[in-house]
Amino acid sequence: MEARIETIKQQLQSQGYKLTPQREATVRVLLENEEDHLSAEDVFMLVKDKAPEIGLATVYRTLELLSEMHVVEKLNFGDGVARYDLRADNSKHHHHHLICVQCGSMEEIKEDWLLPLEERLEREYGFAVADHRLDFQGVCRRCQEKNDQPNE
Amino acid sequence: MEARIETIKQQLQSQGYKLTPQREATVRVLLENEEDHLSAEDVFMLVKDKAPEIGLATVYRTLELLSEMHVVEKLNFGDGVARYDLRADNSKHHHHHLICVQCGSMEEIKEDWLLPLEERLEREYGFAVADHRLDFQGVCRRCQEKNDQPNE
DNA sequence: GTTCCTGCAAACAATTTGCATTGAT
DNA sequence: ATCAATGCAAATTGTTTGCAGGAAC
Repeated sequence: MEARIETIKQQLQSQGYKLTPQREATVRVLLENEEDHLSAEDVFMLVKDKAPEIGLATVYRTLELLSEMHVVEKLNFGDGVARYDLRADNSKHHHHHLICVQCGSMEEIKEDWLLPLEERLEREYGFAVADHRLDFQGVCRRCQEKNDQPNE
Repeated sequence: MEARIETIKQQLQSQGYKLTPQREATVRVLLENEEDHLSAEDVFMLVKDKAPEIGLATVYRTLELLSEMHVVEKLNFGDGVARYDLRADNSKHHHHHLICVQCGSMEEIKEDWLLPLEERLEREYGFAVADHRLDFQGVCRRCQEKNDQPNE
């Protein structure tokens, strides 16, 4: 973890930015919650534990900055809140989401199923893919089972 | 076009809703701009030409209603505005987007490349896919060519 | 005469911005 | 002393809601 912070610090410095205490606290929160998709507000509340005087605007500015540097990825699940994901070390963001329209749960698929498609895209459309995003809406297994029961 | 309006009218009526003049004007705007991804504000301005007294809230309510009835699809490209797309007749929304991070252009791919994946999803994850959404970020052909020129 | 639908204005939520202050080099 | 970064509050933007009036069965 310290190593990753160091990497990010250098990435920032190489662009003339500093890793201030507030920024570091924000990055730590993201590292500690790598599995989640935190909203700016979520991050803010978690950062506040470490650095109580931080302002929400700073969190937004930091997330924006990290997003521009491709340290985090800004996601959007259509619920009106932007969510932020730490990127796996300098690689593309290769996972997909299964969003259940019934219970709102979200499952992640870690494999990348799109490489063949991306190759085809470059070939047929001349489009150089940098990243992608694939979400499926539908009904998850649990809700399907619930639906099948002759309602209690 | 009249036929499609008639279909939508019946779809609404079957659920106890009416196709009011405002709603009809909204649907017409969507039909006339089927290729675009209009934001609520966009729709509002276009509808105003036909029905100047319509209120923005009504447009939102109509789009929300149509969205619930699966007449339109609410899309989200991560720019903070919801966009609305008329669904091709009662089918899934089978197209993907190529978003150029350099010039901001967006191209659409009409084919559906995901059917095999969706089958696999149902098999391996027990997830019943109702819809999906696939966007690629990258650099479009035009911008690539521009970049290759030894800058003028 | 209910009930649904509308327009308007106010409310709201997420995000951004202006600005005076602080902190590091 | 400069210049970036911060906290706070105010502003902005996209969207939703409350409510009184209108239209339709």
